[in-house]
Amino acid sequence: MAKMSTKDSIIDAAISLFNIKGYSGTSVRDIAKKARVNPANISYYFDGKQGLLEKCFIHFFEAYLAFFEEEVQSLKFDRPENCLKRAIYKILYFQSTNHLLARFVWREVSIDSQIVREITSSYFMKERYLIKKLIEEINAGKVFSNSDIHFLIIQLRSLLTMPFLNGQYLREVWNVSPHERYFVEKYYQHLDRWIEESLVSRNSRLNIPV
Amino acid sequence: MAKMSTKDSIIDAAISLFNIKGYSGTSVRDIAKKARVNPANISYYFDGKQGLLEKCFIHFFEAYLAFFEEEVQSLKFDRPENCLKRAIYKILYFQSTNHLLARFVWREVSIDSQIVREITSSYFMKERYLIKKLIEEINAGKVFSNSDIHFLIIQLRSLLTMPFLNGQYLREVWNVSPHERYFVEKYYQHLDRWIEESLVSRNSRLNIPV
Amino acid sequence: MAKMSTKDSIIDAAISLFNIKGYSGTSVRDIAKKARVNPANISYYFDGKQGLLEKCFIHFFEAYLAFFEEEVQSLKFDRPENCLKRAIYKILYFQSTNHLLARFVWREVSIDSQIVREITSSYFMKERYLIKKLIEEINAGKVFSNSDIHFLIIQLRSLLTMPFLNGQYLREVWNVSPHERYFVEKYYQHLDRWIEESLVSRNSRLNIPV
Amino acid sequence: MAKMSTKDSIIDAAISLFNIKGYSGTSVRDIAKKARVNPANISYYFDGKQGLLEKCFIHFFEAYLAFFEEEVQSLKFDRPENCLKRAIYKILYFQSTNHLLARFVWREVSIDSQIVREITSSYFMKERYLIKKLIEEINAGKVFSNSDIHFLIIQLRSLLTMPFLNGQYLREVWNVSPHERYFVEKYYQHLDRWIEESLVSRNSRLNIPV
DNA sequence: AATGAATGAGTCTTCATTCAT
DNA sequence: TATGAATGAAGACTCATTCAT
Repeated sequence: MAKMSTKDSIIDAAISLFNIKGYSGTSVRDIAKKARVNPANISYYFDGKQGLLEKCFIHFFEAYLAFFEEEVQSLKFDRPENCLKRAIYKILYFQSTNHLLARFVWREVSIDSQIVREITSSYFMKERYLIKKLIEEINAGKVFSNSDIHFLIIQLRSLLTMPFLNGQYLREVWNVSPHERYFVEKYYQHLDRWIEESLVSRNSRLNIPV
Repeated sequence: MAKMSTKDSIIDAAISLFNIKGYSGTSVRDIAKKARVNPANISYYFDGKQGLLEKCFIHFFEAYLAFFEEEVQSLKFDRPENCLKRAIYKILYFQSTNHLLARFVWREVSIDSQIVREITSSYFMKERYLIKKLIEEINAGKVFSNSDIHFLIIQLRSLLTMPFLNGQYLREVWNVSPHERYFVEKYYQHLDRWIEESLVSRNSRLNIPV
Repeated sequence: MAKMSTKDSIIDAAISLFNIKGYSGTSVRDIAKKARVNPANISYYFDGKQGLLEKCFIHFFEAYLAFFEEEVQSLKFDRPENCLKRAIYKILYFQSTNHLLARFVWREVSIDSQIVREITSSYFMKERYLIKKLIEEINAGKVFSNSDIHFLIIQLRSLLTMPFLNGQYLREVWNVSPHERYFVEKYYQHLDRWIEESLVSRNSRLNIPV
Repeated sequence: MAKMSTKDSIIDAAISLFNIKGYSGTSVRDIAKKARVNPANISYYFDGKQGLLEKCFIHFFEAYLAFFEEEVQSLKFDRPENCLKRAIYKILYFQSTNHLLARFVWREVSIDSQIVREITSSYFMKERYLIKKLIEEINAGKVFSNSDIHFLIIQLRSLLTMPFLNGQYLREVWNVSPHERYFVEKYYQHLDRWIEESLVSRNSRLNIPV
């Protein structure tokens, strides 16, 4: 097995530990020990513990938003519900393969600290814009009020993040852990149906009467 | 204004700070300073920082589960969908008036530390049991598969907690903060409709053909 | 069983704990808990932790020196070697029945702190004077040089204290603990012989040739 | 004067302070201040205050037992009483040059704490074995009973440690402090004689009647 | 006589980081 | 690129004691 670079092994160890003990609860010494490197390297490569946090956040959100963006681009070529579904599937899959990072990020994001807000605010703005775009495209017939759409955004978002935040709970209810391959398939089926029933069919039912 | 007892002012300060900076990120000195008491009192009254955490958790979950329990009792006297709706309304209201505590608890719960698991495991078991009871009662006609029910549980739970975890996001999408009185009313309306559409009507539509 | 007075139960608990954990290693809270009284009582009755220490020291040394003093008085009526032997026996017995206190005092005395020195210096002066008196009386014939006498004093003293200081060691070598009744008898026999051989017989052998 | 290493200056300061104020009575801050180093170094180098204690104990007992061991080896080449005498002389000398350490160790050893017992138990077992070996070799003629030998062991041990435990007392009786060069010579003479009279001559007197 | 609340100073340890190498 | 030594600040907690009751 190829030896990981110092930098990468630090990131790996950090994600794992941030997850288990939270950001503040993790010390650079812990990270360094787990990564089998000298603690000084963390300051050296990431300009301190906070730099490491930012690296993780940026890595996660760049990928996360890219999936939405791709599918907003696809709106030109495909039906909007398909685009939304593909985005959802990709994001579930991405989070499943990076479930430690996902959980850590979604949790830490709920802290109202200034650092976090500085990093995330622009990502969130973009996220809202993209989700709205996708949903509104489906809702071209104007069935939904603005308030409805906002509720749908919130609902969609909570469905996308919740399994990763409360992995343990999910496992106990469903006997599937969010990092298992099978989880994505199973969970996606429900989301697919949810989109059909909450967005598409309701639209078509009411909108295209003849 | 009546001076709060030392004990209460510590709890208040703790909830507020745990919220802003997370449990690990908050120091007992911070708490003591905000509560304007001597740091030693925290060990004196709560047997250390961790004891304070447990106090918060227990207080929250006891109340949270009481609402579900009440309405499971009410199943004898009222239609199940009404019971579920009342439970949801009460819980939203409780969380709204204790939004700092709610956010902090739901976040910290996502950390897989042993302490947290020890405190929460029995609560979560009870929670699952109660929610399932309520949903299954509505689903007496057996329209839903087990997998469906489990998905509904997850969905319901995420809808109940999400606004408090991501208050900032919510505010930006909806212009309402989860601690405002108005939020509960507005958000509840959507949940009410969600129950009707996802649980009740689907049931009745298919179940009572005439 | 009669309930002990608050004061006495504090002293009892203190001796026991000072013994196990040393004076500095014992907290007033520990003492209070063991004595089942309120910590404030220790300041109330003994004027603080140090007062408790002094009480213990004084109690021990007053008794300890009384035995020597008695037998120095007896020199008028009995042969000096008998007086010394009786003193030794009484002191062994006293220490055996108060072995916790004895051990604690002899240990703490070896700390060069000012407090200890203030309390003990006058006692030690008196002790030296009394032991010397007893030995010199036996040595009336001037067999021993001054240096010899001083060595004998040191030797005697170490024989008197050592079993209580190193109780554990003694138990392992001899299978007797210093607080057992049997120990006093056994150990005294050796000391008796030691006096005979080191002091008395040597004296008589050389001194009374005719 | 060459600057001592951080590690060594910590040990030096620790021995000195443990001596004056006892182990529990000494704070790491005191040690650090006296050693003119940062308090954190104590945890860094010795894994905490207790680690420092263990270091001191181990250092002392390893040396202490080495002297006995050497002379048990010498039994093959020299008369046993000479071996015992050399061991005693070396140990006196070692303790005299490390009188602070010696006093501290012998005192702290009398505390029945678990830590102390864990460290010392194996040393004490070895010590007993070696002393017994030396004395029994002298007593080849079987003059002494087992009980006698055990008493001699206790007596010898108390003679070896007592001057260092009660240095102040010694000084007042003898006008010599245990760390002065002269003390070793003077005290050794008495011990030499004690061996002759208590072990050797008694043996020969009774044993080789003609 | 006895106590529970409260305190400020002090406990040991760990923190993230720096710096010479 | 990588490290071991070293540090000042901060961590949670315990201390002996006081005081109103």
